[in-house]
Amino acid sequence: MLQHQAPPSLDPVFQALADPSRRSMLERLTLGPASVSQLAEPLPMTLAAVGQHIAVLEAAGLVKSQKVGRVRTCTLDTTVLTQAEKWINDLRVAVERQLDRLGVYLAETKPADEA
Amino acid sequence: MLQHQAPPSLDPVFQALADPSRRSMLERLTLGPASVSQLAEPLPMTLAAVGQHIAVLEAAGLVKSQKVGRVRTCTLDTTVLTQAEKWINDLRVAVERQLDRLGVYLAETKPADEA
DNA sequence: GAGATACTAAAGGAAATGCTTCAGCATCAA
DNA sequence: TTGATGCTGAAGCATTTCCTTTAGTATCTC
Repeated sequence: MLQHQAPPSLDPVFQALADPSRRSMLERLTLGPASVSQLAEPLPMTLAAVGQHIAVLEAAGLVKSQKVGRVRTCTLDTTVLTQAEKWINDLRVAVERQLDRLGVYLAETKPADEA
Repeated sequence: MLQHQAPPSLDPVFQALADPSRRSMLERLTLGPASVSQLAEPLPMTLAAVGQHIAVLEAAGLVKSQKVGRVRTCTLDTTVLTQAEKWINDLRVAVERQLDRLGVYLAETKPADEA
């Protein structure tokens, strides 16, 4: 059966992005794939905690990983990242349109007013 | 790159965006300013709960509000929204650059289609 | 095989989150 | 003034989050 994607929730994505440790892990992954230990190295917490953060990131769809031997290698997946970006962008654009309409309305209602 | 201002944390912004009720409130606010009651109207929760959500949105800087008489009117503020969007975009662009470099590396290392 | 390495699972605890109810306080309308 | 409206503060409660420690398992190195 074809895997048809149901619209993935933005909840776990924004939730995952809300943590500074997880964001720094994502930033690290922009340099290239990394193991759990490598992701843990700069962080002031145990390896177990980092493993749990990775689970959160994977559940959100932000990170993929595969284990080869005893090393789990993580990579970024930008799919849901793009969806989150689009949600924010849509919202921002909608606000700006609303403000434009307000501006037009004010200009038409109260024309040629000197400040 | 100028950094004209103390960096406001993205933590509370993404945290605020992680809740579907709060995201729906933000979407409502793209239509124009709204009172607490108006924001609460479509939501299956008490007015008090909505008030708490608004406090979260305001603490994150996503919403501004002012009280006139007994009515608090909320509006969207896109400043931090833009910053969150930029963080995501920067990350995504960095990943794509990384993947490009990887592609170049593979092309140079293992030239073309011969084994 | 012995020991080091790289995780991973489980349990637990402090704090945060997302609600509720109840009570109260201004404000507006009649 | 009486009463309805719009919100707000406080307390409480169930759940989730973020971390710890402990105790593993699987893998690599020697």
